[in-house]
Amino acid sequence: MSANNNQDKRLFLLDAYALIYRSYFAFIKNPRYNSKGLNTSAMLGFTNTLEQLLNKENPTHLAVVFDVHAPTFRHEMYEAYKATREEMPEDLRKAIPWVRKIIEAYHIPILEKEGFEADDVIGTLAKKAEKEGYQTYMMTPDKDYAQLVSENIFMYKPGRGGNEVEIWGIPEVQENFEVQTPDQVIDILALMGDTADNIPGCPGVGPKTAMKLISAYHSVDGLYEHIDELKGKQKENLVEHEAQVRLSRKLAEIIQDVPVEFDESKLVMDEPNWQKLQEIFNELEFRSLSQKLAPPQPQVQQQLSFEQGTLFGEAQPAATAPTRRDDLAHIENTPHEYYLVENAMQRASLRAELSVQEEFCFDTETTGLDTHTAELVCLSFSFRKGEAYCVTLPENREEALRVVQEFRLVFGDENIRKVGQNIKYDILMLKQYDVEVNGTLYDTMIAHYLIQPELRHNLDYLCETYLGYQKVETVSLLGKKGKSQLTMRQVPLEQMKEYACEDADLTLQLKQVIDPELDKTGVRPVFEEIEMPLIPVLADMEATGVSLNTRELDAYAKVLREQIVTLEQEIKELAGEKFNLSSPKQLGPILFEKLKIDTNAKKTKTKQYSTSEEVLAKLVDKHPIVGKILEFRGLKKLLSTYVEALPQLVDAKTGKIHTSYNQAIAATGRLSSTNPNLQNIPIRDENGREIRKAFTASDENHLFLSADYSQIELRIMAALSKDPHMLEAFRNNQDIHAITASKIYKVPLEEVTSDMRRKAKTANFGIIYGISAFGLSDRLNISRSEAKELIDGYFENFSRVKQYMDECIKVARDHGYVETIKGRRRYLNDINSANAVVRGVAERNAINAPIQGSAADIIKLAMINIWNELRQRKLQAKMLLQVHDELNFDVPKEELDEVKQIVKEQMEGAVDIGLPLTIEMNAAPNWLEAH
DNA sequence: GCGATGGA
DNA sequence: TCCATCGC
Repeated sequence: MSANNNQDKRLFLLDAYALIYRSYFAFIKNPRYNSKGLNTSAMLGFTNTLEQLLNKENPTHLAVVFDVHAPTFRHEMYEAYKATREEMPEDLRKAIPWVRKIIEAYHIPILEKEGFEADDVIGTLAKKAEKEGYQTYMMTPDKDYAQLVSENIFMYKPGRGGNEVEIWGIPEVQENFEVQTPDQVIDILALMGDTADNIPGCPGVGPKTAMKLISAYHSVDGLYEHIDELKGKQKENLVEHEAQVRLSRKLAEIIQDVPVEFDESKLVMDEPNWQKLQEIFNELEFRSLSQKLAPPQPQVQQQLSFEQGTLFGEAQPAATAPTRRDDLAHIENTPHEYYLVENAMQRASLRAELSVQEEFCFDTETTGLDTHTAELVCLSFSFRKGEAYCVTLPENREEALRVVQEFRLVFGDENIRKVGQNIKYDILMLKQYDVEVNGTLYDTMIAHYLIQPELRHNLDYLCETYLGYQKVETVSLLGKKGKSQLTMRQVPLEQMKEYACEDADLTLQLKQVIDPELDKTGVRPVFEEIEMPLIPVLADMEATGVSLNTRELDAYAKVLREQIVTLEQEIKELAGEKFNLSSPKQLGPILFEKLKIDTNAKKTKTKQYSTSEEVLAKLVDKHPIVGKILEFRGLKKLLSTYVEALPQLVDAKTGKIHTSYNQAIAATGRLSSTNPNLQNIPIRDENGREIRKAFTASDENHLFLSADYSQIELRIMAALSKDPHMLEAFRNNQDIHAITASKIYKVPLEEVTSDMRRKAKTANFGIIYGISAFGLSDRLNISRSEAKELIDGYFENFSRVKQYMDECIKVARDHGYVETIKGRRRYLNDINSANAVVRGVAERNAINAPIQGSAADIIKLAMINIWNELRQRKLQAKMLLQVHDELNFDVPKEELDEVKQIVKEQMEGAVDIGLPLTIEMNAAPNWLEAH
């Protein structure tokens, strides 16, 4: 719907704060940031709304109205007014001056009046304009404005989530509020109240009742004149709260006599300051809006012929209507040439083209997400913008294999760079079809991970922010997640082609846009020297998999189950009742209310009793049940997460466990492991060790070789801070935790007790993991003052460490980011936050990120070098697992000496940080004995 | 401190 | 969705 436009006096009044709030929260799940870490959601949303208005409605007069932050007459009337409204988020507050700058650049007048709110100003102006013969459109999502609507005054509600704009005239107000005249909206609001504005209304009266009462009695006054006609609770409530209702009516009424002047000459639409706008958009990095400012180019519309439901059966049950943002380009309004490649001849000509490219982008569509069980459905390729090819594959595996094999040469060509989004997945899929991918790799997901580690890196998001383009949504093809979701096989061919080709085309386009950012952010060396060469290494590790002794685990499961049952009985006896002791919700009241183990028990955010390990560990002496619960929990976790789960993840084809490494999750640069997570296999307690034992070498002719860096993070901290005491300790290969204890507690090394060492060790780790004094006291079960003394003692003795930490924070404040030794960046947007807690987190990250991130850089380099060396020497040994500072291998016995030498050399020599990096290494039949 | 997983 | 627990 478009506003009536046979008028030359069409005034639009925008409620600035309401629109800004709405814009900000519209992006709350997927906030936009520019590279400086500024949250630009509000600016982007507001500008888009404004652009749509200008393009669609062509206003003759226009103004934006702001509230002034001073107590208004409503506060004087009712002090709680708007008190429940949460304080404005910091990001949003920072956005306001930007929005003002944008409005000024558009040459749109800003109106505000101290002591009055935007709705009062807008109401007054609308009425004045009406007298001058204007049609006024009040642009706001706030329904309170309905009371102002008249013949010539309309509400203009911006569209939400792809919906059309709604324009409310008198009929719409009558319909939505079930009133006869718009001013009765005030009476409705007076009765039902408004939580956002903290207008109290009458308790027990919601929208439905309010509408019913007003339609019967026409107004609040009318209602109270006939109050005796009502009865029961409703009447009681209304009588009791009459004063409150009448006050509410005053609060809800928008006043129309604000002392503002209606000067139409100042509100006339003007041409924007294009240059200024361009500057602002550049700074905010609004790429698609910037493009719109460029001189308009004729859009070539390409008509696509979809032949849905003809060749491929009926329509698609899962298909969902697309929800599009209308400020973005998409497949239907963007020229493109996407081709199906279905027969041998077409494939041959595609191969010929691919073979002469310097680089091409490819993507695979499959029947699932697990590379070990999924099948390829098609391959798509792109090497020119807007052009892509989709090679369809037969359902029969043998036939499909033959077709995929045809592309073996181009994929294997060392001289062709391969571009992809999460390319490790595609490499693993092709591996299942005996195709190796060689040549330089370029993964757009990882590129973006290095440019903006904290944000999301999925293709949809990247296309929207960098290309101003909205991809075809996966749900519109396959339907929602769940049972009824289709696989790519069931999607009609033409649709699949459009989707698959779009992926390849856009990934290639994305590469062109994102690539310069690698230089701007200085992460190109990490990208080219670490992350890209690591991809084939990880793919190889994932494909190799690790052997698991399932028989041993099954036997252990039985033992565990028996222990658990016994414990469960004992606990229930002690508690005196049956309950589900895996449920903290049920356990809490039993411990703290029935057994009264602790009279002032800690509670969680959601008002439940906290029954966490650390809480219970402190109460272990109070009641025998506590220890048993802890033991029960530990065993149960072990059983469900590992002993029972792992054997089920053994791959039927290979008989091994294949984890999957994610290279673009952890903001510090570490890898993460899923499906299963092999980076958290128990080690510390006795029970857990059985599980490590089940990870074995591939057979009796092989050994499980485990190598881990000793104290790599503390060594890095010593190197980065150049603290003389630390450096000395490491150069002399001394026990760093004991040395730390001896310094902090001012005792000779020989007199350090195990408790002192333990505390010093925790302090060391505290620094590495960036925990606060609060966290340290919690972890060591000591008071906060003792924790603070510990930390103070630490800094006194390792003053360069303290100095280094302060420097990290300063660097973060000055530049907005910190770096690892290899130039991997982490941005710390909150480093200047006014909120001390938020700022504290950022400060600890500023210290921790260079240390943890550098360790990640180092082990990744070692992995690449070892992998290359093993390959070059044509050794059979295989790298199996990475656990942050540890590498594990499956080594044929006869290769052991050679492999050990390679591993030691490459791990210790990965980089020179100015002090020795040492490793510990061991070979055994299984992981437990090797570690 | 982060990341992954299982259970209610 | 939250809570608890494993690893580094």
